[in-house]
Amino acid sequence: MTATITDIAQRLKLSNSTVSKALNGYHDVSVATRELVRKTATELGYQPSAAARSLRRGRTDKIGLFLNTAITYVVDFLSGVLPGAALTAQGWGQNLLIYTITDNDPGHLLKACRAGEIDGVILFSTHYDHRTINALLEAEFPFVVMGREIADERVSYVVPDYYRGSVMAVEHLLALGHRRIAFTTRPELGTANNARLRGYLDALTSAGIAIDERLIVETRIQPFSGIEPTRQLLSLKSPPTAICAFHDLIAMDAISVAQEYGLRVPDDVSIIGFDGLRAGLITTPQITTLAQPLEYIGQRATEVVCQQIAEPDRPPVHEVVPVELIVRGSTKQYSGGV
Amino acid sequence: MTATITDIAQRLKLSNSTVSKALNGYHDVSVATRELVRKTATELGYQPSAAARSLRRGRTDKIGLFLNTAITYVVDFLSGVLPGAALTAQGWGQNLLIYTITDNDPGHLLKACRAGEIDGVILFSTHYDHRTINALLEAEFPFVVMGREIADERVSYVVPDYYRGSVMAVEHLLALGHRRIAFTTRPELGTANNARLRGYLDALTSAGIAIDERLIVETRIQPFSGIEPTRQLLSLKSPPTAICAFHDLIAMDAISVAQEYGLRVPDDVSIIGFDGLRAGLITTPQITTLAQPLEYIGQRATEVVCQQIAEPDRPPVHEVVPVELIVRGSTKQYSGGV
DNA sequence: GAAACAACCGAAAACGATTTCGGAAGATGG
DNA sequence: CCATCTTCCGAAATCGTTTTCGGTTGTTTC
Repeated sequence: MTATITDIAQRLKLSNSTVSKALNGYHDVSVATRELVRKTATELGYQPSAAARSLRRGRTDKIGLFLNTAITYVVDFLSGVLPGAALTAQGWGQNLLIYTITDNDPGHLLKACRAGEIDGVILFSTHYDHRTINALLEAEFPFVVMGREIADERVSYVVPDYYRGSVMAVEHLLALGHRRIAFTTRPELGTANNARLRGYLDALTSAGIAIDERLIVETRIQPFSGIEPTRQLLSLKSPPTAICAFHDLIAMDAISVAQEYGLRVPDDVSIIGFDGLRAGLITTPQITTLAQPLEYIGQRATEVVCQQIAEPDRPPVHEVVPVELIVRGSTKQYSGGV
Repeated sequence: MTATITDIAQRLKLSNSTVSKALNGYHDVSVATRELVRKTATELGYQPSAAARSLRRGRTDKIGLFLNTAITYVVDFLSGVLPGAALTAQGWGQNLLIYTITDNDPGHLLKACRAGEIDGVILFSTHYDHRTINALLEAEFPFVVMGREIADERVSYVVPDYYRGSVMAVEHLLALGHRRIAFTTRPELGTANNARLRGYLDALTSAGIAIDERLIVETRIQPFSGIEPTRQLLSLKSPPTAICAFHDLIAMDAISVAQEYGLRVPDDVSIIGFDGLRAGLITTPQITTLAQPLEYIGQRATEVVCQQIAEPDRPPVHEVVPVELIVRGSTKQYSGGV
């Protein structure tokens, strides 16, 4: 099929060892033959066999980013994260591969690691699985979690500052005069979500506003899953004047439900999202949101795992990156009576 | 590190060969030892080395889907395509990997193929590159192009029916009484785009309507890149009563420009998109669009490349999958005087 | 002029699996 | 009882690299 190292050796009447050393720039071989070898290598379109090389060297120079294809919205996150991650990996001489996990085969990740397909793992928030993480720790396999804070000291993560994000969102709404501020949260337990909820609660209480449990609703993060919870909120006897959604997709649903209820956004109800999605720009009105520096997150996560591959004994990294409030059209000064 | 086949052999006082055969289900080994081997294999958490196995067998059971991270909108496409592709690959015993191409390293794909990292390639529309495709053909490497029709007979592709899509869009607008129908097209040359344009032209001419060159404008497919071209259209002395955008993103831009010009959508101007994006649901009005069966496209493309891996001599597949007109709120009966 | 030293190159052993081929038992058949 | 056939297992080659360890030359040093 493709040319091997032996082909070059035979054509040049050299040994395999010399060719290999020439290609890898050892000082063990004269410049003349080195050049000669390199020339014929490109001539023959030689590309070292990944399998053979990885077998011998014991590493692959590949890191795997795992994502569950069943979860649709991860792709939004992914698109932001990918450029930073891919470029950084390249800078470290690593190859970034995206592995698709399906629900049918949860062991995929571990298998890939144990089979030596990759040298490191970037774990997407949503695949948080206790057993997986423990297995990786056990095997001392380099990995980093992206987008979710993990309670275990030993695991590295890079995560946006969800807590501050919530606080900023609520403070923004408070500054606009809102007092009845609703919050959507995810049913699953998880630190990320808790951080968001904590931020909401803290911001309200430190402003001296009592928590109204009815203003906190649960929703999953699927297309249209924000519809029903928003209806629930807007059907209250005293509905909120502002809604703090934990994701732009939910905010979009909220906007459409508001319209359904004959409410104008932002005149009658303010809505704020989270994620800074590009899609938030094309709604009417555009969504006020908290933008995560996705590209930076991708870059840092990759860096962390590459460092861990290079120096396995490094201490774990816990990085919380700041988010930014982007005020657009979906929030406005509260105009109703107090 | 992890257990090898030799570890199992030594522990059981068997030879490597026997262990290997036991694990691979050869009839060459008694049921008793087979069970024994399997039990200890799982006990030791054995996972065959991907490198060693691939080196010996000459295949990897992996196929690579390549996408350029620099292009933002491919991710919209990807999210739709991925579930189908991943599941299908699994069904064929293949592993779907996503490779990120960066602009820095255009040769990445060829390198991965020649290094034997993967057995097949799914090429994303946007990475159409003559040299790459020719190199793959030359090497007789199994691959399929997804989302773009390729002129070369020898290359397999799975592509939505852009031509029929355009025809359906125009016919829909014609049926609503529109006669001045504008069309946005991409500056790059490419069969997909030509098919769209051809559909537009054919539908109009077969309805006996003369083509007005001023109603055909070019635009790239980036956030907000549809703004300027739409302004151009609506500034005409006799502006179009309907706009046929080649992507939902462009349609969104068109809607906002229409509002900027004080025109109501769909009352004053009808707008139709392409892609069936979810985002098209949250605009006001919701966008009438032509939906591609993305999941099916992902599934079929994967199937095709898997078949080609299994039987290299199969004839190439050229599949054009039908699209579906989804009438939503952005198109309406033409109300102006004729 | 012998000894030490570079500078180059090659033989061979890995890496961990798969697969071919043959051999040693035991079972079967005539 | 010998020949033939199964059944089960192991030795060894192989995939394409990398890397260690010597072995040639030719050159320098005292």
